[in-house]
Amino acid sequence: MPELPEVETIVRQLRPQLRGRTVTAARVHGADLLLRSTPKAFCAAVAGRRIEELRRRGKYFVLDLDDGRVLVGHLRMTGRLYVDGAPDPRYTRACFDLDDGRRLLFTDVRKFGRLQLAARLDDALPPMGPEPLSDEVDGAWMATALASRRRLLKPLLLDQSFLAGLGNIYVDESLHRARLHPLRSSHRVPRERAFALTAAIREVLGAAIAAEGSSFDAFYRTPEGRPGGFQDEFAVYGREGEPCRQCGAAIRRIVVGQRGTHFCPRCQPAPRRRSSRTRRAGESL
DNA sequence: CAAGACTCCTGACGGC
DNA sequence: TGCCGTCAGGAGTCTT
Repeated sequence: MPELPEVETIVRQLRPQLRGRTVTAARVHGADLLLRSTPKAFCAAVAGRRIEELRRRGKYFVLDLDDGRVLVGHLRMTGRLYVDGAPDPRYTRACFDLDDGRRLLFTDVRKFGRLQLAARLDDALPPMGPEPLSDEVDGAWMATALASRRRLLKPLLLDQSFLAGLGNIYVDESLHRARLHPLRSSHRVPRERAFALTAAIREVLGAAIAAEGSSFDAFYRTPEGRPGGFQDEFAVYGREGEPCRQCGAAIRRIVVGQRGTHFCPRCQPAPRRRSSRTRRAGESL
């Protein structure tokens, strides 16, 4: 699924092809693709606009247009963005003709992806936490952020308003690397473990970007048509029953917040549950 | 505020 | 072989 490393890969590969190009015409297929616009208005507004820059925010890609507006998109599960290549007409959701004769295609098997044209980026994006690879996110930030909430680590790290860009795969991989159980409560993570988690997230994302993302099914491909390589480095994701590469214990899969969640029961010890006796005693004080 | 359920969608996969 | 039920999953929305 396109998470931060996949979107980063897409943006890096498409940037030199799109920067400076002018959209001569656009076509949109399907009523649900666009947010807050109609296909007619959207295509008219985009036509003639020059693409100044292509960048990423969380899992969103952002095209800065020469009139100051931004074209913002989310690939969700199965969306793909690429120039030319072989378009599958069954799944093409948007097509942008470029002034060099090529076409920017947005395809999506499951139709969850979305596009939006906005005057300002902040108008288009929901509330989003900081970028995990930015200087803002360091051990001290993480320690404070975890302590100030009472959330299970897994759903908290998936929450884009907490931290931008992590999805199911990279949360599981990061928690394993940090040796933190997905059901640990955020406010009970010791400070030094928050530092370890920050480092783990940066290492996992860095390695995944270096590998051009993860492809474990038929969906994600880079704009150049290649599968990513990080799935070969998965420590836990999709490895239920297989031995942990660190300790040999069988990887387990549970469901947390309707999400498949993978972890090593030995490297990531279960949080100590407060017994009912302890809880009663604590509450009576 | 936290957490769970539900929704969207369709290809892949397991079972019989 | 083929049919059918189930699953996966990001994020918005609604409910508890």
